[in-house]
Amino acid sequence: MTIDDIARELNISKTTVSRAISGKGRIGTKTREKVLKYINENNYRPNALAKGLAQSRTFNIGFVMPEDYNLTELSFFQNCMWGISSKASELDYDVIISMVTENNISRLERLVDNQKVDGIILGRTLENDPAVEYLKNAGIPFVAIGAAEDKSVPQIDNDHLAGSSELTSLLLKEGIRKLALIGGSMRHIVNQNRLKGYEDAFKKNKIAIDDSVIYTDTCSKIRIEEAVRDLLLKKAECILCMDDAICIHVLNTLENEAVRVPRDIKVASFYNSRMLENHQPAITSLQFDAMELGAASCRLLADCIEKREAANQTLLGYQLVINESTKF
Amino acid sequence: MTIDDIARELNISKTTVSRAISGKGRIGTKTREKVLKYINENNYRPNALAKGLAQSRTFNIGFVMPEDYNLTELSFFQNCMWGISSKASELDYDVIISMVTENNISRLERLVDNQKVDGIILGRTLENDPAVEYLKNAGIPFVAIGAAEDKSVPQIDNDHLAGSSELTSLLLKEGIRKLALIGGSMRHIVNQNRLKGYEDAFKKNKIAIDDSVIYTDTCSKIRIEEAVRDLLLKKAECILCMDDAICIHVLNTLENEAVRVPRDIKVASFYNSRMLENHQPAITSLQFDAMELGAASCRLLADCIEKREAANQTLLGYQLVINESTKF
DNA sequence: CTGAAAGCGCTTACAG
DNA sequence: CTGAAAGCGCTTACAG
Repeated sequence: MTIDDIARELNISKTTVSRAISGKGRIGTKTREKVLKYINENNYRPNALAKGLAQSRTFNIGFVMPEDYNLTELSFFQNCMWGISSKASELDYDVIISMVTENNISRLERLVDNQKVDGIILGRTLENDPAVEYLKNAGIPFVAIGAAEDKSVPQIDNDHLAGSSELTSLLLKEGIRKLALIGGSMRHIVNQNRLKGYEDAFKKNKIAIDDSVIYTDTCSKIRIEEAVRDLLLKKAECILCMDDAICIHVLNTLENEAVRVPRDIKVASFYNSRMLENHQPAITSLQFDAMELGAASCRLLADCIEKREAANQTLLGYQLVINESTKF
Repeated sequence: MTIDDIARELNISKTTVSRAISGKGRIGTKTREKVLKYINENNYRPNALAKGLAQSRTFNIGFVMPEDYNLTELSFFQNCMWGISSKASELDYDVIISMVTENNISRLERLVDNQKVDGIILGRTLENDPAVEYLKNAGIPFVAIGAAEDKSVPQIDNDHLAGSSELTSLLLKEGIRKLALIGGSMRHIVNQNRLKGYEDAFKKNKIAIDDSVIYTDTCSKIRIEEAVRDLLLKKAECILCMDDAICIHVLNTLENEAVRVPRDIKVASFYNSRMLENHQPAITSLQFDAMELGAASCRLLADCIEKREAANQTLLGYQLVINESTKF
């Protein structure tokens, strides 16, 4: 059934039917109701393609997620996607997923070039992000989850900097001095912010940073194990893990070395996924609502697409969850 | 730039341009090459919407995933999605995600009713699945990952039945008799198959099943803990977990009760996600390639959409991975 | 308040 | 081998 069939059946023009459906343009109340009633009874659904072609819109948004995630990021992206998906259907969009790697954004390019989406949500941002570069040139509305270097890019994120700083501060105030940090790839802007938060806390508390207990770009399991053994020799009092993937390897290494948490060494994480939910002892960590973040990013993108005013930069909150793993 | 611009620029008709691009219909080699060259140089990309409208196709497929997954299923669905996404872009489709719950498939209905997809991949199947019911009525091509009751539905799955049976048999042959099973929701057909595989193994080995050590529909953490304590009293020799979410709770409970694996009791899982990768001791389990499964389901759906012959029922393999947790 | 007509950017029978 | 024209199912200035 098309708009044409309805028009014929109701003896009116398709213009009128279209107006009744869209609510745009003047139309008599009775006429509108007649159309709406007919549509309802006959279960008519407009063809999204035709509507899109006429309006130069697809009612799709693209969600770009990395293919090379690790397991903890996974639950982050999944929750994000969930939030995006809910908000999108509320706003009458659908979500097309596009998986990219750090060095290959051809899937994203194809999606945009083929004009299959009205806008893009970038699930993560990198330093010199090729996706950001590409999207700016393509001139398609997009928003970034996570901080983008380019401040003209509409972006939204949890306040990782403040969170990391607060958690670090807390531990410093407990009197911990050999407070080690093991971190992932510095190409990820979020990790840069976490490092910055850590450094800020030392400055704020006027305590000198000991660079020898900071390990960045420690991405592989082996490098993490090495770092942990190093830190044990250096008699670190606490290990801060930049994310949960790192935290899990740290915990496993400590267990293998028969070092007890929190008795022998304390451990905390700058990110808490559901992965550590069941760990014993429970791990002190920051906590973020990825669903909320996803939903907010979707709302922001819709604002961009539909040319409404919107804050260019939004920081969402976090929660500091103190657990067994940092108890004295 | 549209097909019209190209036609004008090259002094040919848009029919010809269209033919050069699609490769359909007779066209002179020189003309085709001229068009292709122009397109390449000017970076023309056809408008997917217009193409779709003309052909009554969207070049989108929908991937339906449950919103109420648990963490281990998560990595399954994610890998599936990855496989689907790769294969889809190879076949020139894009993937729209649609999240549903067991009782609410409105998102899926909206997607289909709005005609935004050419076909659907169901990420999981249930008993009396409302999604299957709906899709059959809607008359849209779809395939199910996992076994559907209705054998007319094109479906594809790993051979969970054979896998569970083989793993169970192996343990029986080791001489284990009090071989307990803790399982999730029996509304999930995959769990029915796992149970069946377990039972088959007993029959094949002519050993009587002890129903008192079989716990099905044990979904909550609390119920799992109860089951484990029960089983310890009953002096079970080994606990088979239907999936990894269960396995993790079983392992945690055992640890709390200071029961050692595999010394005091053995543990194995019918599904291995990346979650247990780092567990010590390593857990004996079946292993499936979810990416491969996703890719295969996508290929199958494309066959259905494009009306090619295709096997209605495909079973993919599995791997039995023997680990520390079942050692004597 | 309502409608005829052009347009969105493609495809495809039909004719030549 | 190539093209004019109709069509896919909507929207939207324009006219009345």
